[in-house]
Amino acid sequence: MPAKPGPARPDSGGTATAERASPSRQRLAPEERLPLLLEAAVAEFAEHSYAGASMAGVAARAGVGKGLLCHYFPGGKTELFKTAIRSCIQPIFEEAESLAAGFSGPRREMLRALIAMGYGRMMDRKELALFCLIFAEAGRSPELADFYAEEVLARATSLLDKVLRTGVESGEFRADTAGHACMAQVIIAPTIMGSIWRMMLGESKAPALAAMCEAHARLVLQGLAPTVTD
Amino acid sequence: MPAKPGPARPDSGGTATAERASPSRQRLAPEERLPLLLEAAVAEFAEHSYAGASMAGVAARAGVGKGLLCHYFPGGKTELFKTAIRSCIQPIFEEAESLAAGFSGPRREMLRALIAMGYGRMMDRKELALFCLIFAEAGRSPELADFYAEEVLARATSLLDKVLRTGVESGEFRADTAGHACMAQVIIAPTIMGSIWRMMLGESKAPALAAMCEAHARLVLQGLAPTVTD
Amino acid sequence: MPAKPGPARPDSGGTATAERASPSRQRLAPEERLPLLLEAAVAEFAEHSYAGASMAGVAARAGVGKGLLCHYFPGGKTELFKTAIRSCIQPIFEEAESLAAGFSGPRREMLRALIAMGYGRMMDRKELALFCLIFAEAGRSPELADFYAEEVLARATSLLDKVLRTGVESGEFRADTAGHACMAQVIIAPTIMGSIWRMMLGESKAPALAAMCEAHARLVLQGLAPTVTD
Amino acid sequence: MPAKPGPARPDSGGTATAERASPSRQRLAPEERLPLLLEAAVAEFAEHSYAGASMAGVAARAGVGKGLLCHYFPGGKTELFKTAIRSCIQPIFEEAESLAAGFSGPRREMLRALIAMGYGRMMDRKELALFCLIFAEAGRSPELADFYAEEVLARATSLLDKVLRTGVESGEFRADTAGHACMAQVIIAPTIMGSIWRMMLGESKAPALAAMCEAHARLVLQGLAPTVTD
DNA sequence: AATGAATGAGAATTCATTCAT
DNA sequence: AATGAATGAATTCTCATTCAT
Repeated sequence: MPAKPGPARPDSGGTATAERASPSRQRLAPEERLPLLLEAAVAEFAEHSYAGASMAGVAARAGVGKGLLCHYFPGGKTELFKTAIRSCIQPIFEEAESLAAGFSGPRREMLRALIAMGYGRMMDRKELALFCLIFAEAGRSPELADFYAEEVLARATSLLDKVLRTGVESGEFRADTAGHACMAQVIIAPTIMGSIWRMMLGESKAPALAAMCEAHARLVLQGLAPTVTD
Repeated sequence: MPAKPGPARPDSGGTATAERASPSRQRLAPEERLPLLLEAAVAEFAEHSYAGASMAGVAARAGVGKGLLCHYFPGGKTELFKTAIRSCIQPIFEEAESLAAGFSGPRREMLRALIAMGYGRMMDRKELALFCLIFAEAGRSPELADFYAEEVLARATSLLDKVLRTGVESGEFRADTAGHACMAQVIIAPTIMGSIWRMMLGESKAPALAAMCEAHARLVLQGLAPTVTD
Repeated sequence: MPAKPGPARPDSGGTATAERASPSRQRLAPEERLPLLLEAAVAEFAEHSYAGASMAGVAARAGVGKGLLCHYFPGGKTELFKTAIRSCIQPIFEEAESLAAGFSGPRREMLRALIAMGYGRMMDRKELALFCLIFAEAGRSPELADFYAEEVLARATSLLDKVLRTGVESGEFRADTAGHACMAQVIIAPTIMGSIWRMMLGESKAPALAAMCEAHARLVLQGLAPTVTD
Repeated sequence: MPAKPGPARPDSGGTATAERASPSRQRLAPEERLPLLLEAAVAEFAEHSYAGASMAGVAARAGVGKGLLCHYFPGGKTELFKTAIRSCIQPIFEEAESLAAGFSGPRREMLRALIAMGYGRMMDRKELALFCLIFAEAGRSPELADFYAEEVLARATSLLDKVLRTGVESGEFRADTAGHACMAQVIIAPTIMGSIWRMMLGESKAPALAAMCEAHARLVLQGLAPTVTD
């Protein structure tokens, strides 16, 4: 059975087009246009969730026609969503990894700095919202789940694991820390939940950022510290 | 001899008209029907997220006509969603609160038991998925956000705060524990994240439940324990 | 990645519907509605070809909403097209086969009657047009090609082959007729081409029906007749 | 690190701006470009039918930009279609007419040769497909219908009529042949149907070419032959 | 209480065409 | 001569909801 929908009637009349004024037709190089489209997509998805977001809404935010969006993302909404998510998450890890790479002081302080950075990053509601969307959508998209597992969770855990390992070696952290397989996941979990709560409940109702950061750092550092009797 | 003569034609074997004896038209009392509808709704929302779920899908799962669903939930999809979520979350808290009420041993053990209960609850993917949906939807529904803030987060933290307070009083936990406003939130965060990861990534790729529970309990109990020098 | 498009925004407002008057909402039993839909589809496809036809056009012709069409043909345009085609072709064969079954005279006359019936059937431009659409679409739809091969071509040739065979047996037709594998196809071809021309060119420009029928019958009967020297 | 940074980005390896040295931008003279465009159009139309074919598809097949196609065919898809069809049909008639012009033997043999030529021509699926498209589209394009009536059907019939007339004069064909207005149409019809079946059903399922040709020639030559009693 | 035929707004996507470069 | 970014109308299809039965 023929597939392509095909819009126009074959021959009849044929006027359909002509004299359409171009209201704002701004021609941009793809390198310039792409970030604008992604920014619009982030805002739209953040506001309406995945299924509720509309391509038309994204296009309108970006000030372009719907067609252009399809031109840039032939994979449709799906592809747009993935690309938008990637574009949000990338910079967070770049910051965290460069912080870790450039840090030379004691591991206690490094861990404290990484935790603080996590809470300090929770500023932009839009990016936060998009980040949280992964949780709702990954269950339906194996591809997204894989992306999260590999590009987010594994990346964060491996960063943290290295800190823990070197801290144990230097005697700053308890020797049995390394024996717990999911310690890194437990340690970052409150940061992520903090993001989620902040996004869900807004600044006024969510647990205060500074207080969470303080309690989090305290619990973790005390929990990892070697005891005298140890 | 069209292949599919009409739309779903479940049974209409009968003659031209008359005798509308509908074999599957099962008349149920509202008290019996309601739970069936909610169960179907939970499954549908879990599978398709809020916006992607369809009323027809829920009705089909429940084995009823669309009309009946609208009859039971005149507020439409929105109302159905809220009711379904409430029906999922209720039992979790009932269990946690009854556990807390009946516990008489040391606070350390009670905290450990509560943490373990949290991980033990993460069994049903469907309920888990619905639980995670709140994160994605609350941003758009103030009512849902309020529900979460009051019926979930506040309820959980107040439960935990009581444990911490009495533990400090009994000398089991560090004296400065109570000074940290968000300690309870930090403590439950890994449990919730554990649910989320499990839901997102599935049993095979998510951090192992037992390992997380073990690391979590260890970190928390050590982090709260009074030090010799304290 | 989530699949369902999902239309509405989750919670906001929620007025969307209500007070929509029903202008003409006529409830019909599927057995009554279906033929109306098919008739409309035949007309639309005949006028616009497959790709050019629109579901909205069919719905409008039938005086129903677009939704109902999708309700009856969940397979979409594809399914509608196939069903419409079947509904057009069925009666032609029923007529031909009942004519053949009830005919008891000499095979010459039976053959002449069948040819005449073919030309006599070419009355309805719409059905004719739909019939011709198979030619254009079968190349892209193996399923349609199979349908044509089995339900149309094979059925017609087997009908004709039987006439030829019995005619040879009775001595009315040349003994070597049966030796030509595609004689039946060659014999019906002008009838089909006649339909095509009539559909393409209209009554005024197409070869005259009566003349074609006359020339066709003459050529075939003379071509099959045993010669004296045979 | 988006997977697909922008839309097709053929080569733009260069720096931000400047140096628009396009490697593939091949400048061709119109006489050279035109046949390439038409060949691409034939392939695209053959594969997707009229309404289903896309200008972008044609441009891509030809390896040019969409703009150039519009430049060559300002009349749009309609014009492109007509031109492509003409370019396909032209050579067939040139061959048939030159065959007829150069033939000097008996009319029987000439007729047999013309029939054989028709079947011999049915080799290229693409051209065949385009040829069959006329049937589907002519109903909607009076211009196309006129083209077919005059440039195809009339041309073929007049060629054949001449053969029949001279054959009657030479005594090779029955005297009453000329009295039948549509004899020529009836005679060529099986050839055209053979093309259509071949195109629709493919080589494997369509009636065998050689068998049809043989049966066709036999029926026609016997049908036209004067009988002893004539 | 229960059904499902019917609706129509709105979603994604495609496409011929224009025009700045 | 040639390109491809940009447009926006048109198309298919979905879906929450209503209401006659």
